[in-house]
Amino acid sequence: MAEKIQFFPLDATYKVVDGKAVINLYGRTIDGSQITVLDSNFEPYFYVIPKDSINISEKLEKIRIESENEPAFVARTEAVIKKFLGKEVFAIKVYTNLPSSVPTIREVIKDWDSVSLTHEFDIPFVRRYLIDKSITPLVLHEATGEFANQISRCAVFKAEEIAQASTDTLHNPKVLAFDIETYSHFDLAIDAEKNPIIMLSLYGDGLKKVFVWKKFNTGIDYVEFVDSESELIEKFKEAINNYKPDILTGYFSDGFDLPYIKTRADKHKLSLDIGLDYSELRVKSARETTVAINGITHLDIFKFIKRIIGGTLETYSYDLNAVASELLDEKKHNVSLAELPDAWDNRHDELEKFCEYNLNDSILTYNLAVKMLPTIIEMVKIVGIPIYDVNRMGFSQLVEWYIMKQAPQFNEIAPNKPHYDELQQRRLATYQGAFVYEPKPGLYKDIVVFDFRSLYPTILSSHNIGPDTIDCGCCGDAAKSSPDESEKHWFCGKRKGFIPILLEELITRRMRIKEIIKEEHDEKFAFLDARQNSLKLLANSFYGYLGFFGARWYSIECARSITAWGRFYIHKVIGKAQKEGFFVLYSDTDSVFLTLDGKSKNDAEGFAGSINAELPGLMELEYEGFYPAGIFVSAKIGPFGAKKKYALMSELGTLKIKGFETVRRNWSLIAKDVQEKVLGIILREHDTKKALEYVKSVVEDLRGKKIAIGMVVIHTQLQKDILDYANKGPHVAVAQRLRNKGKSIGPGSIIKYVVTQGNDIIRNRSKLPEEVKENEYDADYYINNQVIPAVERIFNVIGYKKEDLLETKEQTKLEGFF
DNA sequence: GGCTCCCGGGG
DNA sequence: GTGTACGGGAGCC
Repeated sequence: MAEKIQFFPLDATYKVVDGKAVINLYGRTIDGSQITVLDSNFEPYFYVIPKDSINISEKLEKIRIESENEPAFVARTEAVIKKFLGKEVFAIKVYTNLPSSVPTIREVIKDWDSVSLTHEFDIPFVRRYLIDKSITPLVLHEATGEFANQISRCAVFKAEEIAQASTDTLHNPKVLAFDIETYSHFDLAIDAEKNPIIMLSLYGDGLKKVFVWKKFNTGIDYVEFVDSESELIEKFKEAINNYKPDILTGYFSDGFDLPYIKTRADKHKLSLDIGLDYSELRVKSARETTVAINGITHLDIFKFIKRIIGGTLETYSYDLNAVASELLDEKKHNVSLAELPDAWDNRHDELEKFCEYNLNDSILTYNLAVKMLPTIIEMVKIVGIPIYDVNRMGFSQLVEWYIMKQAPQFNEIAPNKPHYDELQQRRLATYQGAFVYEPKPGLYKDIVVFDFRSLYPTILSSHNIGPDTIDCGCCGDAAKSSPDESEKHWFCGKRKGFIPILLEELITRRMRIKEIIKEEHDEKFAFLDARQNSLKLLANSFYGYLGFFGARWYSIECARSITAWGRFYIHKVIGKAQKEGFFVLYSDTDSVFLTLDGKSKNDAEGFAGSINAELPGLMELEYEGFYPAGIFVSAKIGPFGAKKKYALMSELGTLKIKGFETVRRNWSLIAKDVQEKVLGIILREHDTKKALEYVKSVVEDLRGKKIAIGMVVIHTQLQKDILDYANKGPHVAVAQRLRNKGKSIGPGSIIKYVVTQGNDIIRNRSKLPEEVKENEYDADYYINNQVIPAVERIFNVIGYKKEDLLETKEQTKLEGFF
């Protein structure tokens, strides 16, 4: 008797059982328990396009490749008519015995004389399954079949059929956040081989816990003492098993916490078999380490925030404190982790505050995950890929998989990824980007900002730009050609391309949602807003995708045409603004900054209306805002302002700062400090004299050796062994001397050094901070290579040159020099 | 000017 | 695992 269950799939893997691939869908049932749904009704396949449309099915069906493991063979073939970039093609769908046979067999036949092309041979089996079966993760599905007896941490259901049951979505998955503290000396590399985990915190709905394996007096009830590191790891496993999270989340847990726990578990010969199928946590080390658990979605919330919403944040840095401050208005506890090893060894009464700190990090991580979840969930639903993968994808991949998911509806075969030679060629291809009207550096009043709503997406859609519509056979080059003489391309005027169709769907879906949001401000707001934001992020990435060298649907001609149209429209706005008597201050890509010059805000809004009356399709110029004052920062050299470097002050007095570079740890404190203070003085107080005097005073203090040594120390990490360096930079030379002194210096050590006076190259003048007396540092180096570069661009804006910053206070600036 | 190296996040 | 990984700045040669 067949049974039915309803469940929300979260993630999937596949396993080979008796020579056949079985999909394991992990999820949560409608009544809230974890479940694994098995589906063995899906076969691996890929496409072969034979030369001259000759049917080579018989020959293909005979392929059988023996190996030590299972043989690879063709199970069957099917002749199909598909489309490739809009054109019909005859193809053979080749089904294989196993997923792993697909690349094996493709490798054999790709060079056959009778084979023209092979396609879709590199699509992970699980993704192929989700696409072909139209299964969208997190959406309610109904499975028909029966429960199976199988070793597992949850019920296992063997499905004969799976279909979407409704549009219900798992909006509140069970989230568990965790964080570890390790024993580690701050001057040495983090070393999982050597140093134990000393505490581990967990935070979730109804769970609040810190495990620690040294005892101290405390009244905190969430602290639980254990006897050893291995017991701590056991407790971690047990807690996960009891809590049964859908999502296990950490901050940089792909790169730190989970690999660390894995290394320590290996040391203690403990298995981390926390998968729902008792499988071990899997650490995959490529360029970027990732960690996966079968049945539990590992969410590294840092990665998502940095990759997907980073661009919309103000913060320079993505450390937990900065990100939590901006997104949650919460902070990390202010404790000095450098003191943790000593507290651990000698001062147990101080461990309590570190436990609180440890728990707080889990709380922040949990709150960030919950805050991001609506966006993540919407992205998952739009793209059709599980949370785990969406978490680790960049924009181009999100776009690509969104197109991949939709391609079957258009009967399109996906183009292959470019291979090495092609990739090299594509990397070399350049094209003209956006138009930038460079601002004259300086301070301005009464600034009005307009921008095109989603400029590139609306151009792509309004002009029907895509790899299947470009230079079509049916239209001449007159109707829809690019406005730029250098780009002689046209786009079909009769048939809508499938990429414009897909993009238009995203744009119109977003517009509908924005309309709904305007009307009803209820509890649905958060997820509707997340949804429109996800749609926007994805839509905005299509243009970049077409020009991205790794893309399957790469078309640099399309990308070029889009920017050409972009330049055309922005020029139109600038020209018209000038004609109507506005002063055009600055323009970049899709925005125009005007100053009122006696005109009113109303005049400005009327201006936008007249532009909009002439725009095609979905295109629209929007009024972005009014700013009583603003400052534009200059480029390093030359009379014009730097692109994308400015600060505006709103009517409320808040600052909007764009384009100032991140200051990194291999800068001295004095450089970071001066940059921050100068920005503060100029942007908040608009007092350029004061800023100049401030820098001069710092320069003078450096010359007079009044700046403490601590402020001029530069930190650089050794990446490999000293002997392996071909080029010995300053930090390598210092590391060598440290080693000669008998210190244990290796990859990961942070080398601190101070550049001292002299005429030699820098590395020969770099010394340990403790070797240097207060007056020995090279003031000129710190002035010219640290402090000045940090603020030079800011001062160029307001008419000061590097030399002005270097002038001593006694010298006076030449009046009327310009 | 080209090549090499380091940054990020985590402790 | 039917995939794959970045981009910018500084110092040396």
